[in-house]
Parts: sequence; C-alpha cells; structure tokens
Amino acid sequence: MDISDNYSLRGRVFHEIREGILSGKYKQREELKENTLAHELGVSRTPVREALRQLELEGLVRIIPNKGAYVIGLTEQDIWDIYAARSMLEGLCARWATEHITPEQKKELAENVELAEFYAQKGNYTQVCELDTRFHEILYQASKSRIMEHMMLNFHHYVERVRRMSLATEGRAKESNKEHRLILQAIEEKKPERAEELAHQHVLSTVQNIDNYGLKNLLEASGKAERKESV
Amino acid sequence: MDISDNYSLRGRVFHEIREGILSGKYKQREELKENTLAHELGVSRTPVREALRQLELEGLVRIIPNKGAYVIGLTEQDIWDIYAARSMLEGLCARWATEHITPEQKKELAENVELAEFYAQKGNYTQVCELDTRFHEILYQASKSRIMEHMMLNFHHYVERVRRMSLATEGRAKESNKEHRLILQAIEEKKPERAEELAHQHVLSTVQNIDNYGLKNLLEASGKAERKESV
DNA sequence: CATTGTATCATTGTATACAATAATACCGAT
DNA sequence: ATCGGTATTATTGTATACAATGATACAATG
Repeated sequence: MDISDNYSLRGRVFHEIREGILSGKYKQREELKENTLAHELGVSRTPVREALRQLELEGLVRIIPNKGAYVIGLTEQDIWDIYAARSMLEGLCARWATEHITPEQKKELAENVELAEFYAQKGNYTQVCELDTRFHEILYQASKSRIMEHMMLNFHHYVERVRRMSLATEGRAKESNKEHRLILQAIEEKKPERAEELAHQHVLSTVQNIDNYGLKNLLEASGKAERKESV
Repeated sequence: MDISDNYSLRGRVFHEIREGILSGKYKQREELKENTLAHELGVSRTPVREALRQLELEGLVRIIPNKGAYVIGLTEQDIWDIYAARSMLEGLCARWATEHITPEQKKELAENVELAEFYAQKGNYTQVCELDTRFHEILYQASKSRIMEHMMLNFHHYVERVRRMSLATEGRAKESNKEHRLILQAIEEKKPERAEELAHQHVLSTVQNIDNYGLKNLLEASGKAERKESV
C-alpha cells in the first residue's frame, strides 16, 4: 500500500506519472509540461502540479523554478545503490520483525512460501513476483517501524521491474523462495541475528543474480515485455 | 541543501511547515487547515496544498481525502529507528566516500575537524553542530550516490534537534570530533572497511550518548530552548 | 555576419472561484 | 430526553484566470 491514495485525481495522476517514469514511458531528462500532462490525463493543471511536486520530493523528477519539470528517473547506478542499502536494511528489518511479528503475520508468511513454491513450479512468475512483494511487505510491517516500512516499500517498488525480471531467470524463483523459507524459519525460532544475516544474504544473492544476467539486459527485456503488452 | 527550493512561495511554505512540525510548534495529530496556514503565511491555499502534499510523502503529515491534513511528526520510536538505520547506512556511505572522494572534499573535511575542535574548546555548540552537519553532508556527497545522499540528508535533518542537544552534553562534542578525525584518517589512508566500521561506531556512540542522557530529556530541553528563543 | 535588444509567445507560479464532500447544528418525532 | 434526519456551514478538491518569468524570433546595430 502506498502513501498517496489512488482515489483522488491527484493520487491517480501521481501514480500514473510515477509508473510512466519507472516503466520508461517518460524518458530521462524529458520535460513534463503541466498542460500536456493535464490534457493527457483529462484533468486540470492543479492535480498535475501537486503530483509533480510529490515526485520531486521522491527524487524522480527535478523541478527548476519558473522553468519546468524534468524526468530524473532511476539510473543503473541508482538501482545498484538501492540494492546495497536494502541489503543492510532488509537485515535490520528482519531482525526487528523477529521481535515484533504477530501470529497472523507468521501464518501469512507460511502460506506465502507455500503458494510461491507452487507457482514457481508452474512457472507463473507474475504470481511469484507478487508473492515476493507481499513476503517482504509483511516483514516491513512486522518490523513495527514506520520509518523502516516507509523507506523499504519505496525501495522495493523502485526496483520492481528488475525484480520481476530477476525472478523469471532460470531457477531464481525457487532459490529465492528457499531463502524466504529459511528467513521464516529463523523468525519462527526467534533467532533475530540469524534472520538478519539470512535476509541480508537474500538481497545479496538477488544482486548476484541480477549481475550474472546483466542489469542492462534485464531492464531491456523488461522494456520489451512492457511494449508488447501495451500494443 | 534541500530538494525543495526556498525561493518559490511553495518552497518557503514547505520548509516553514516542516520546521514547525519538527520543532513541535505543530503538535502531534493537530489538524493543519489550508486556509489557516495560508493566512498565517500570507499566501493563498495553492502553495500550502502543494507543500502539504509533499509533507505527506515524507510521512510527516497524514492526509485524509476530503477531510484534512494531520500532523504525524516524529515519535521517539521514529528517532531511534532513524539512528539504527543511519548506523548501518552511514557506514556504507563512508565506504563509498572513501572510494570516490575528491581532494577538495578531503580538504574541507580536514578544515572542518580543525574548526570544530576550536569551537568545541570554546563551548560554542551551535557552531559545532553546524560543522557536524557539514561534515556528514560532505560524506554523503562524496559517496557519489544520489540515493544515499537524498536519504541521509533527510535523516540527518530529521534528527537535527536531538543531535544539537546531544552535542551540547558534557564532553560529547570533543568525543564526536575525535571520531570524525578517525573517519577522515581512514578515508585519507584509503581504508574503506575501516571507514565503514568507524562511521558505524560513530553513530552508535551518538546513540549511546543520547540514551545516557535520555532522549525525552534532550527533546524537552530542546523545546524549552526553542521557546525561550522565540519569545 | 555576429550580437544585442525587443517584442511575442509559451510556461510556470499564485490566487481565486466553484463543486463536492464532510462536520455541525437544529428540529421534530417518539 | 434521545435518536434521526435535514439544513447549514466549513473544508477540501478541482478548474480556471491572471501574473510573472523564461524562451524564442526577429530586427537593428556594429
């Protein structure tokens, strides 16, 4: 769940533009004109402006006063950096989750890894990715840290595209799920240090996988899939 | 330097409200009415709305659609969490800084620790705090990671009040500066692992100090100082 | 021909007007 | 007196109007 609601015009516009940036529809350095966007989305300039201001704060857009709004987006460097930060924070988060998780959350995690196993077997990587998203979301919530949850949801969303592609590579979905299982086990056994180390390694092994296949390749493939879909 | 400019009305309004929240002028759960703020700040509702939307994204304000904007602010829990995250990330940042720092930045760091030593001796903690801010800012910039810099600047700013109070406690300024010196030394000797460990420990020792004096006490004292100043 | 100044146009910044929604007060029925 | 419902008011959501700023084209000048 995101901070900004999807129901107000502004919320819709915000998500629309953000997805446009993350998906590459709006290219790096491209100027985002308020009027153009407003027409495209069938709204007035006001909600567009508000959305652009929010995107500025997220660092996805750069606003030069009295001049215009320009797409910043995420560079490959940014993605590597996010993974590096995540590898540390995901560990901290898992440690906290071990200490604060509720029985309901444990149950959902357990169901999650079972379901993911099933879909991985079937080769349904879209479902696997959604379950992966949810698995981590639960950990973020279970950490009982607003700050952590906020930060990690953002990061996780930022790298969604490359994550999706990574999970679709040979054997990665199963491997990833095996790691999820180990993390859950550590949590159930109330071993915070072990959960931390495992979550840390889990992210590192994702990074390893992305590097094996090449970040650039994965992003390109993702772009192609997107384009195919939209035609 | 912040993302949002100080020069446009919106930028001013954004910073004004944010400081109001961080300083405790606007209390937890207080409703922030667009009209009231607009009048207070002598502007129309438009820039106020934009600023509130940005603050929502930062998590400092919660907006309930069609209802209103409410102060969330930072709880003590949030502050501890920020320090925990920072303790890991500050290390990573120092490591990266070691690998990417420029001679100019090294020079400024060197001057920074000398000046800070001087002001600590004189007991001018306002200056010490500003130099501390700058010291870390340089490391963030030197990391050459936009993501890292963005995140850390925010965190550092969020805890500015408690940081200021911590630095004013018996002996902490000198101790902190000694740690800065060691970090700089590790950077100059191009020892990324050592810089990482030192930066990590530096944050932990700040946390330790805050805990010794009591976070609550420091925040209260800060509130009092603030009130005195504004009278 | 390059350069500078100026007029025109495009775009953003801010204010205001109007619409939609939620909160409140009031009134009547039971 | 209390509960429900309706009218009124307050507040936010969106659209538009106008002002300010920056970009562009073109002519005058050297």
